[in-house]
Amino acid sequence: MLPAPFDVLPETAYRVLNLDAGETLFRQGDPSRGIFYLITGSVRLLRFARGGETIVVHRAGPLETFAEASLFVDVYHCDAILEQAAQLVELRRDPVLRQFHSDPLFAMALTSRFATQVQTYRRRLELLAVRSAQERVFTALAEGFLTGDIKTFATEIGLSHEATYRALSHLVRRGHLIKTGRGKYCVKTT
Amino acid sequence: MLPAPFDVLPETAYRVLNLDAGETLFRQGDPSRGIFYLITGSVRLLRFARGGETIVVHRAGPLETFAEASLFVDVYHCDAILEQAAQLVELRRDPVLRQFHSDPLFAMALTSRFATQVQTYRRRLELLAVRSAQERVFTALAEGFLTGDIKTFATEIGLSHEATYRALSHLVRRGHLIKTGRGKYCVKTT
DNA sequence: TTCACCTTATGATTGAAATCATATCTGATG
DNA sequence: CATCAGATATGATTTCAATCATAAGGTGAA
Repeated sequence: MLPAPFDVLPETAYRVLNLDAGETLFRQGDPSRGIFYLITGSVRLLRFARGGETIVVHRAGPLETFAEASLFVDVYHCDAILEQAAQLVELRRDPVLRQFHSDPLFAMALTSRFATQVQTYRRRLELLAVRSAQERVFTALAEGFLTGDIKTFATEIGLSHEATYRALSHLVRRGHLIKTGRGKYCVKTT
Repeated sequence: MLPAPFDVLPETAYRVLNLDAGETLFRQGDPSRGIFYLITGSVRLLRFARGGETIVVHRAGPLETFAEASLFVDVYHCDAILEQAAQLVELRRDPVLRQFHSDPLFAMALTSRFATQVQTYRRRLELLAVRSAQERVFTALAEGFLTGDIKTFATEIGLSHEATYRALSHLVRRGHLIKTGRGKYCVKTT
């Protein structure tokens, strides 16, 4: 049920929660209980500007973890509000830290997970820095971002789906991409 | 000289390198030697699309680390080319891993560093999803992204510096921000 | 089969940010 | 002090992606 490396944790280290849309998982300043893993649904992490405006710090979706840093700090630094009803796993802080200290493989795997995420996010940031839609779509494709459907792909790379379709057409017409099927494209091999 | 948590590493764990612009630090497929920390200068991490096009996976600047994931994988997955001449520290893989296993505090600190980075990158990605320049600038300010000068700030939040200056002016005129000095702004308290 | 719905796809219009241009202010340096 | 480089700042123009509109192709359910 849990993704690696959390699958080695004993049953006492986590519990499954079912929450409705709009419910609060934790609030800024609450003592940190642990990391969370979303099975289904979505959660918004919110902070509040001094003027009172709400700032969405992050939006977590299915199969994602969030609040990882809470392992190493004492309190949550933002609010977590359920966007959609969700089933999620609370990975309790103390048992996870205990595992971290007693099990070097777990420690390594956890660190490796974070390091890989850092890498992935950097790639996405670099991608979003590309101004031209065509170049961005091409790069994203070459980097393997197109896994599901085009609309999801478009959202991930920060373009409207129309702009994405257009860029794809242009790239095919200009010979940089090959269309291998409905909604399927691949980078042309030299 | 080294930032936490690497400052606890023994001298044998690292060495300082001086490289010129254009030099290659490592190539895709090279056995991974370790993490790098840039003192000055900049490095581009590049991958190559099948069509032969160069893709910038990441650009690292002064005081940044890169190739963190190399600790946990055997080979580099991209090229590292010096953009500007740089002084950098090579944190050798084996000694770092040894420290990781023998020193739980180091392990924790390293993991915490990565977790915090993940958090920061997620915030930046969320920020880049904000379409309006004014809203983006406001959010970025409220989130504390303005640390150095405005041009750096502008780059970080994916706007031209002109658009950023304009957005700042508008926000001040509309009463959302207070200008506290040349290039200094703060969010208005309710 | 028919209907509804979603994805894919493309055309037309618009708006907002990039770009180009210019000027002032500040700090560093000789 | 004079000069120069860079940051700050704003105006004018252009560009390009968002948006709005529309339609064909596919899929699943009644």
